[in-house]
Amino acid sequence: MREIVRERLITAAARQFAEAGIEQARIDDISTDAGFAKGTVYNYFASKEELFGAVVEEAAQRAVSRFAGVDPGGGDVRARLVALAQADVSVLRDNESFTKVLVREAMSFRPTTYPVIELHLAPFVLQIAGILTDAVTAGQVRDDLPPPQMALMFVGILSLLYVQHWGSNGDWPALDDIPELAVTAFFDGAATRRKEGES
Amino acid sequence: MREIVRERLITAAARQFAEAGIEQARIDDISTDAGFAKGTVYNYFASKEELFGAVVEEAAQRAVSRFAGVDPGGGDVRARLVALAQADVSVLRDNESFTKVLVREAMSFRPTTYPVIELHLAPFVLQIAGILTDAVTAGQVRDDLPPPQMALMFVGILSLLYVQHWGSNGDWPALDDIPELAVTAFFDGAATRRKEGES
Amino acid sequence: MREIVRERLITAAARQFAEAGIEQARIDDISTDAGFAKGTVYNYFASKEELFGAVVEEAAQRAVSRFAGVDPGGGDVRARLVALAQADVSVLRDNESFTKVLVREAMSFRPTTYPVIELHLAPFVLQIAGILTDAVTAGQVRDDLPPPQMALMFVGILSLLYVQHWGSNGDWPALDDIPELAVTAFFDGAATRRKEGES
Amino acid sequence: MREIVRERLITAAARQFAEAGIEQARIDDISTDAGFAKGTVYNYFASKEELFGAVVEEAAQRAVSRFAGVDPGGGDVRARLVALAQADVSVLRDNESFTKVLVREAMSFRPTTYPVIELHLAPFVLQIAGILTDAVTAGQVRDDLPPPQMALMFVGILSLLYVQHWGSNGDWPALDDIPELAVTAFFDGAATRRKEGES
DNA sequence: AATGAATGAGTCTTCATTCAT
DNA sequence: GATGAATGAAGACTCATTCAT
Repeated sequence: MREIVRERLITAAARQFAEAGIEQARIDDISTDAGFAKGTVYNYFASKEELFGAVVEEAAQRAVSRFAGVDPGGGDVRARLVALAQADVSVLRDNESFTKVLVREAMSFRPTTYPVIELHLAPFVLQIAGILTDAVTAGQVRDDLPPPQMALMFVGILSLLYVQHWGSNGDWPALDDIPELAVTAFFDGAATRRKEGES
Repeated sequence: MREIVRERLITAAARQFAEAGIEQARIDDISTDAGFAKGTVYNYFASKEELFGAVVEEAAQRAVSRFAGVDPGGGDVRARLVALAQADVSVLRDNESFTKVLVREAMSFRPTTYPVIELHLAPFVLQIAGILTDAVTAGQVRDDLPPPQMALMFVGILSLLYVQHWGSNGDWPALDDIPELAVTAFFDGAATRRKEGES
Repeated sequence: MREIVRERLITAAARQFAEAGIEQARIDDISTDAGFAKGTVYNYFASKEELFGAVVEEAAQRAVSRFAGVDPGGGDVRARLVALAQADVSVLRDNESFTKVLVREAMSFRPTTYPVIELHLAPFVLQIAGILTDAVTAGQVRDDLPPPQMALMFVGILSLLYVQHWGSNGDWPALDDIPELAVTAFFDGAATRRKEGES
Repeated sequence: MREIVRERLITAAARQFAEAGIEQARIDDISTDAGFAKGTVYNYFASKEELFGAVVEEAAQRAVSRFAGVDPGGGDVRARLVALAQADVSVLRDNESFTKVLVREAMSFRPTTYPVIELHLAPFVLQIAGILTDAVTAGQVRDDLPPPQMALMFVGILSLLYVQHWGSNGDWPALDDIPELAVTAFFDGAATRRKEGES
C-alpha cells in the first residue's frame, strides 16, 4: 500500500522533474500530478531533495533492470551491443521522464547526484566493459583503450543520441534508429574502412 | 568602460552559473563576485534570465572565435579535426566556466537556451561539416551518413569527454588527451581495423 | 472558512490602502494587520494588484448593497434622494476605509481601477438616474440635462462632501449633515429661490 | 539661468506625476523628460518629495495667478462666477498636468500635501467667498449657508467636472461647457425653478 | 553645473516545509 | 494517512540617492 503511493509519487515527480528541472518543479504540482494534496509528499519523503534522489535512484534502477538476460552472448560484439542498446531504448520508451532526468543530471555533474548515478549505472557499464573485454580478446576491438572507458564512451554516445532526439523534437535521430546508430558510431567510427579480413 | 564592467559581470556570472546552475546562482553573489554591489547587475542586464542569455551567447562566441584560421586545410581529415579539437580545448582552458554552462545547457535542451546555443554553434558545426564533406569526396569518410549529422556527433563526443573530465575531477580523460581521443573515437571507432590502403 | 479569512484580508487591506495609498501600503502590514504572516495573502490573492482590485470591488459592492429597499419611492424627489444619501452615509460609517479607497481611486482616474469603479457603481448611478427621470416627468427636475449625467453629479457632490469631511478632520461637514447638504446642493443650488408654485 | 532649469524640471515633473502618480513617477523619467540626466534633479531638489512639493506649489500658484483682474464685478453673481470658471478652464488648458496633480492630491487628503493646497488655494476660495457674500447681501444667494463653505463647494464642483472630463477621455463634459455647467450646477441646482422675479 | 555609474535599502513574490484537523 | 492553510526564509528586482568625474 505504502509502496504503491510512494511509487505514484516518484513517477509523478519524474514527470515534473523531466519537464521543469529540479529547481523549477514544484512539490505542489508533483503531489497534484500524483493525485494527492500537497502535504502528502512529506509523509513519504523528508524533502524535495530526497524525493529527487529517489527519482534518480529509481531511474538508474529501471535502466539497469532490463539488461539482465538481454545479452545474447556469442562471438559478435556488434550484435551484443545492439541488443543492449535496443533494451535501453525500450526502457526509455516506457520511462522517458526518468531517462531525461538521468541524462540531464549526468551531464550536470552535480556533486549530490553524480555519485548516485555513477553508482547505479556501474552494473550497466561493467556489463558493457565485460562484452568489450571479450571482444578485445577475440581481436574484434582495439586493445589500446581500457574497456571500462570505452564502455563509458558507448553509454555516452547513446545518451548523446537521446539528447539530439529530444533536442530536435524527435526529428533526428528517430528512436528506432538509435541502437544501430550508436553502435555504428561507437564501433565503426566515421572513417571509411575495410573490415578486418576483407581483401 | 561600460563594456569592461559588462564583461566583468558576465565573467563572474559564468563562474556562478557553472558552479551552481542557473537556478541556484544568486544575483547577489554574481555582483559581489564581480566586485560590485548587488544592484549593479541591473544597470547592465534587465533580469537574471537576460544575464544568463548573455553568458550563453558569450560562451558560444568565445567557443567559435578561435577556430578562425585554425583549420590547417590539406587532405588529412584526422589532422584537421585534431586541430579544431585542440583549438576547442585551448578555448576551454581559458573559459572553463563558460564551457561548462554551455555544455550543461546544451544537454538540458531547455527551450529558452537551446535555440541560442544552436544558433551560435552553427558556424562551428558547419565548419566541421565542410571538412567532412571534403573528406567524403576524398573517400576518407563514409558516405552513408549526412555530414551535418556526423559533425553534430563529433561536437557531441567532444562535449562528452569534457563531461567525463569534469565528472571525474580531471581524472580521466586529461584535457591534453581529449583532442586525440575525440578524433579517435569519432573517426576510428572501437573496432580493430586495418586502415584503408594497408596491405 | 476560506471566505472568512479572505474577508479579513480584504478588510485589513482596505484599512492599509486607505491610510497609505496603494503604493505605500505594504503587503506585510496588511497580512499582519489581518493577523497572519506575510505569505498568507498570497494564498488568497495572486498579487498586490489583485488584492487591491478585490478591495475596490468589495467597496463598490458594499456601497451598492444597502440601497436595495431604501428608496421610499413616492412623488418627492428630495425625500428619495435624501434617503439614498442617508443609506450611503450609513454605509460609510461602517466602511470608512473602503469608501476612502473608492473615492480616492475614483478621483485618480487610474486606467486600471476607473473601469472597475464605474462598472460597480453603475447600479447606484442608474437608480438615481431613474429617480431623476421620474422627477423630470413629474416636472420637479429640469429637463435640459440628461438624468444619467445629473446622477453622476449627485454622486460626485456626495463624494465631495466626504472629501471635505475627511480633509477637515471631521470639522465640516459633519457626517450627519451630509445627506441633507448634498441634496440641497444638488437639488436647490446656491441661488435664492422661490419654489415652483410659491406665489 | 538656475531658475529656468528649475522651471523645466518642475514642468517635466508635473507631466510625469500627472501621468503616473507620485509613487510611480520615476526621477529618471522626469530628468530625461526635462532634457537632463538623472543626477541633475538633485542639484535643484533635495528629494523626490521636495520636487513633488514644488510641483504642487507651482500648480496652486498657477491656478490662482490668472484670476487677478478677471472678475467683471457688477451685480450679477452668475456672470462673475462664469468669468472665474472660464479663467480657471483657460488656465487648465495650458497646465493640464499641474491641474491633474492638484485635483488628485486634493482628493487624496494626504497630510503632507493637503495643507499646501489649502494654503495656496485660499486666495481663490476667498475671492469666490467675497463674490458670494456680495450676492447674499444683494439677495441673490441663499443666506443659510456660510459663503466660505459655498465657495468650497463651487471649487469642488468645478474639480468634479474636470475629473469627469478626464475620466471619460474628454467625452463629457467638454472643456468648453464646464464653466457654464459648473455655475448652473452650483447656482441653480437640479430642481425646476422659476427665477426670482419671474412672474 | 551636469553626468550617469554605483549603491543598497526596501518590497514583492515564491514555495518548501510544518502541522492542526 | 491525507489534507491544505499558514508560515517565513530566501531572493529577484526597483529606484531614490550619492558622488567621482
